Amino acid sequence: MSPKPQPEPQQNHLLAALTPDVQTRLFPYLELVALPLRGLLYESRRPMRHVYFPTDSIVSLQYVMENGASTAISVVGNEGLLGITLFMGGESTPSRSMVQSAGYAYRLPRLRVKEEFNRHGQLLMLMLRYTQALITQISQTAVCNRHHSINQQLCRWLLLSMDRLSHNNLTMTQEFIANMLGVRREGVTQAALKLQQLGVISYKRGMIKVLDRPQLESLSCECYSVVRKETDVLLHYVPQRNVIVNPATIPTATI
Amino acid sequence: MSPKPQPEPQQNHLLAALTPDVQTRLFPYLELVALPLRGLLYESRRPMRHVYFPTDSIVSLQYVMENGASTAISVVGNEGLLGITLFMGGESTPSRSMVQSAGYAYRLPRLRVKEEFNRHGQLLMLMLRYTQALITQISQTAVCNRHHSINQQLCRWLLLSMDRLSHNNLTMTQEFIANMLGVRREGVTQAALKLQQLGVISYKRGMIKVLDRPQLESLSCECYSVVRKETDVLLHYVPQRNVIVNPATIPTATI
DNA sequence: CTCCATCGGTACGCTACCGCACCGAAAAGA
DNA sequence: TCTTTTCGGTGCGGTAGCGTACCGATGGAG
Repeated sequence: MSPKPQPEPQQNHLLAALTPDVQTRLFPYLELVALPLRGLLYESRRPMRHVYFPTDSIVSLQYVMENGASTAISVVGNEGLLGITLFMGGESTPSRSMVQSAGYAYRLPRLRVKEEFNRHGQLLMLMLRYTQALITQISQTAVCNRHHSINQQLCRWLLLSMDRLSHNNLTMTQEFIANMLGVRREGVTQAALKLQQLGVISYKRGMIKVLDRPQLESLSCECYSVVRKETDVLLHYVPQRNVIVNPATIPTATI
Repeated sequence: MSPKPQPEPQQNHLLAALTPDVQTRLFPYLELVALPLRGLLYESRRPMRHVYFPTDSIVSLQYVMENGASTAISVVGNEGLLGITLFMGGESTPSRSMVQSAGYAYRLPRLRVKEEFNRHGQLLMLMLRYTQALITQISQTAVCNRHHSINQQLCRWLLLSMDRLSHNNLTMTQEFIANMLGVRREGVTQAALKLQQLGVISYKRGMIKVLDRPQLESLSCECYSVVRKETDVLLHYVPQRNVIVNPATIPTATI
């Protein structure tokens, strides 16, 4: 086997957008960590210790209700960061962060973030713009939950996830998607079957392959494109392609 | 009639939390404006010119879909401000802001906000903490839209609105509430009828009187208390009581 | 005082989604 | 290899909320 590339901090678009001087100051403090599928970066109402910058992983913000049911309120990949609360002034949030697609992330200790924040420089502005994009995504999730069918929401979800990956293969069971959307597993089964019959995706025991992305977009509700456009404007973010994933002897992130 | 008091900037909790030196610097630039019922402070994707600090008015952030249906994603009263985008780095948002309860607000021109923002002082920190609280509210709206009945959501909505008023009388038609919740008017009628039969509220042509707030809280879903607690922690916000509303010869806010 | 728009209450069929239960195929473990 | 677990597909009754249509009461405008 040929050696696989290490994840670079620059795979994260926020880190990449920093000017060299800020990078040289900041990067020495970055720690590369592996994010295992379904791992928790933050638990509800627990103090956060780091800010995470995903390179090739996807993490979902989700709220777990008293009765155990859950709903994802947003998705974060290499376009963003986790732990905005730390620079917004809080210590924790009512929601938790679960790894939705395994991969890597660089993390920065809380103190280091606050220090950099107090310089009121580039990183601060970037983080705030990203926060604004995140607000848009959460808002649109609220709208979508109210008005759109499971079918449409599944499309939106697949698209949001795909934008944060370098390939067309999503690894998630229907049960998992159901938990994210906050619907029944059977509901996802039905929706996924329709998409398969239309030749848009193929589903095989936790492996989804997207075959026809344009059609997937046309089947989705407006919510996807609203979020996408707003993110573009705020962050000049264009989803990546062809980034290689790699295994390595890298510590695994825990809460 | 005895003369009625002018709205004071301090009725807005964010403005009130500023130290005297910041207040003396900032308050001269505040402009008092009247917010008429159903007035629009911002329209979707239009540039914003001011940041608004409500004193006794309530404004809703809502998203209007392509087909015209709408959903409110949050409520803002004297605990907060409108126009967070302006200091987060954007110029506009996909959502609009509609006055849900007439009253007054102080507003600050965009430039003045950015100037104060660049001082990186108290106002910045306050605004960021408030933004964090707002994110919580939007997130919880997403959860609520997914999992809870119209009944529960109506309770949540009434409570959120009440917290931002000084009295028990809400002026909103069922049609209006339906637009805010993103449901049918008839759905609100049914839910409101139940609440009336339980003696929790009385409804009379657009006038709601809350008769039994404790019961209203127990009929609401957890979403209300989650938002409330989080707001308390972040802003030490305790809803006001007994603030007097006043009429005056004050300019009306337009977009 | 009369008229008319607004507001809220009612009825009915429909559909999307839920809860539950069951089942076979595929993968993982022993 | 055999067993166990995981995953996704199916069926069925129940129901919350939708779209539509209608209608009486209220209160403001003239």
